[in-house]
Amino acid sequence: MTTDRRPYHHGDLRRALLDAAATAIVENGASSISLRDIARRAGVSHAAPVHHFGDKTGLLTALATEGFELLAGDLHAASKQGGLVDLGVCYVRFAIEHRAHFEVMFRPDLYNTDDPGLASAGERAFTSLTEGIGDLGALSDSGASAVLAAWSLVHGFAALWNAGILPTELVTDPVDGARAIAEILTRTNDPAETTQSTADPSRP
Amino acid sequence: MTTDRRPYHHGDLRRALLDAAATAIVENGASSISLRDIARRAGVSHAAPVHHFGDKTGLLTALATEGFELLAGDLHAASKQGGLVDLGVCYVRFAIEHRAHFEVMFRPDLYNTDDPGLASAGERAFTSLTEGIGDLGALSDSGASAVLAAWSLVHGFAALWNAGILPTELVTDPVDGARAIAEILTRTNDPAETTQSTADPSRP
DNA sequence: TGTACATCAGTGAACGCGCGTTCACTGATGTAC
DNA sequence: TGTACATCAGTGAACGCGCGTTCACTGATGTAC
Repeated sequence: MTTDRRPYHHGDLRRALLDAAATAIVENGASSISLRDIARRAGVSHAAPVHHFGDKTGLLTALATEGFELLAGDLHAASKQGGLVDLGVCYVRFAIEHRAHFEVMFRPDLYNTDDPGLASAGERAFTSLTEGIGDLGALSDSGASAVLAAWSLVHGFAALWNAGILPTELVTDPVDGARAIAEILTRTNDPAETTQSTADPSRP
Repeated sequence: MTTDRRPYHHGDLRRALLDAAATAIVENGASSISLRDIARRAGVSHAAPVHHFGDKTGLLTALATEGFELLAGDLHAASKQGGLVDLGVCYVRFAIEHRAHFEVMFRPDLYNTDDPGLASAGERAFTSLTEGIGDLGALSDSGASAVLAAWSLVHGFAALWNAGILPTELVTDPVDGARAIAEILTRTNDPAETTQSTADPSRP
């Protein structure tokens, strides 16, 4: 009989709160979340989150940190396995699949920039991105501008897509769209890299 | 003596409220504004904004509409006077100079998408952008992808810059940065368009 | 194996605050005659 | 030029609400002996 009762201790409330926060952010936007709502979603008293994150900023800092870690890992893997186009597609895919993380990561006014864990995760993600572009570097231009162009391209696409701005005349499938624009950018600089991508030979 | 007293009627409170909102958004972000704070900034009672905008969504809808109108005008002018690079620089310049408008415009969850004035202003801006890219079209690719690439590029750059994400190793002056990446994109497809821009002959 | 105790995780009542919205109002402006 | 009246713009008091934060607490877990 006592078995089915919700235990006093949650088990992994920290994880559950982060997940609940991500869901809430996808539904209502990052800046309209409240700790009370997140606690409610996790089925826990409204004061419980304080125990794990201190305050709302703490929670968002944790979420952003997790996001940068995930992104760093994904980008690193993509740069090992594919070409520059695949790296760009990976960035966009991350933004779509981890929409809440992505939103928070790029709104530094929402979290604590001084947090050491966050800073190092952020640097790791940045390094994965720049090294990936550099190593695969089909871009003829000088380093900084090439990184800037590639990053801006995929970031802008992801932001516009997630905001729901892009009309269907321009894109239907975001991954196809991302691939198309990444190919335009790489084609500019190295025709050899262009037509086929390393990863997906099934494409027309 | 009576001359120096603040008049009961403001004169152009609607304008003043929009300006106050823009300032508040630049300071605190678009989603943490409150009508009461905006009224306070405009030096007016907290119930006054209701008279002009109905509610917070109404005010943000008005701000977004104004933003789309301004952007449409700027882009149209730029596409008449300069090349594709100048069009991109114009977009970025708009985002920086009208930071609050830009932020709101691309967060459709904040305003009323059904508003007819907003919709038509949005379409005008979109048309200015796509026609500009099409007319100047140095991009060899099929229409949709070219528009998508150009838009994503400048939008991503603007978003990253405004969020304060870009490290100084990558960019110092945003207009220079925008010009550099726009040139990378155009160089890909039409070498003739590339090196010199129509507008600024003083560049090295 | 058993007991005592420290530590940790989560509770629920209480607080004060700023917010959006409503309301009857008042001051100013413009227009008809 | 003067008066009456309708309309408009802004006021300020009042309401109820959800929020973040604090607090003394209690239930569960782990460890020392």
